Amino acid sequence: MSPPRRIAHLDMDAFYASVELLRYPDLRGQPVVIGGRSTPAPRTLADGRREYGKLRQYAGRGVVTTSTYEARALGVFSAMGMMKAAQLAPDAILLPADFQAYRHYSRLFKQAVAAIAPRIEDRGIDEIYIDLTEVPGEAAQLGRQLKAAVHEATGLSCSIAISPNKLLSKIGSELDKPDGLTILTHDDLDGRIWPLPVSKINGIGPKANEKLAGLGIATIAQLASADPALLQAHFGLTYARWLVEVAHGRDDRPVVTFSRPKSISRETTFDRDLHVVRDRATLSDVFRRLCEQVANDLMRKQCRGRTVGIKLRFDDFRTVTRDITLPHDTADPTEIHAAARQCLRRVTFDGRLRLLGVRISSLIDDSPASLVGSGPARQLTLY
DNA sequence: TCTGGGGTCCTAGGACCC
DNA sequence: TCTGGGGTCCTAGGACCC
Repeated sequence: MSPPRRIAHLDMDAFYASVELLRYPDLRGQPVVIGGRSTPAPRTLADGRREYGKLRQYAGRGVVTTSTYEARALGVFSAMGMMKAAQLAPDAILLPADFQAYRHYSRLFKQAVAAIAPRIEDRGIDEIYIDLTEVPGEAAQLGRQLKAAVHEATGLSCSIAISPNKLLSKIGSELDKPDGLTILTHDDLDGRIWPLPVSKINGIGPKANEKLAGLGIATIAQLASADPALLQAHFGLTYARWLVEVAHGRDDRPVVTFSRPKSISRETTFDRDLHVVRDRATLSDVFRRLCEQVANDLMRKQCRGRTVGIKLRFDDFRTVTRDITLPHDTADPTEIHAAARQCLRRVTFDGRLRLLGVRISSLIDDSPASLVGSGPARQLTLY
């Protein structure tokens, strides 16, 4: 009989914004928004002081990438349109995103955690699951140790929850943010989990949330006591069963410490919607560049792919995809470009183009290590 | 003035094969 | 002639997540 699992979820607090505050400590305590498509970096004046852009100066497309807690208090959140954000918080400081810096700090915090607990599942640039089952020590003590190590390595705070599974830990890490440490057991289910809205469950998004609301199900407690037959009638057997399981805090998914990429893509939204005929030259250039970028990414990741696809978004936000599977795998930009062009021919163009993207999937590992069968190339995707 | 860019997973129909 | 059943691959779209 294996010991009960002990799974942590670690989430960096307002990660990108906090990295920016390390660089610009004078902005601490102010509403700061990161994002925009062509946001200029702050200027350093002759006397050494810095001049920051304001959100009200922004014009055009783009969304908020993230914001500080002070900006969130004004109603500005990730994925919000920039112009709407500017209405809500015109005087907030605006900074451009610097993903190189964020990847650097991502590596630092993940390495710090790995030195304590090596079984880590990457969930993106700013969060991870950690399997602590085999790590000696009491849960709260381990949590404090992990937080201290992350702070030592990065100067940043994070929030951690430790529970018997990924589902509960993911919910729990938000309960005491920022700089939180939450320990949950199954006994906390009705006290701490059931009162929460169903949307706090990872996997219940806007659509499912709306549908549940229509059935009078708003909280996880209501979901737990819902009639399974009713759920099945509205969501299908598989999803209904999953809903019942998660409402009762049950989740036996393992912490996955290694995975191979399944697809690689590049896409771009234009500053203005482009006309297929009038802007043909621009579109061709962008299209070719996207193919080259995908080929480059394949080379860097030492992969080849067999299914090449395109993605188009029209001015009315309709999204269309086409793909084609080649007889052999490739990483060659010319070949990818030719395949992507074949896909383009199958699209009916009605309306201007807002977005263009190129994707490759059915990936195979092309690294030298894969040929000699020397096992996984790496344990952690270091962003 | 709406709505980024990078992903994963699921569904569903049709082709095709045995 | 009135017509199977299963498996896998391919393609398109959509929900969801960070």
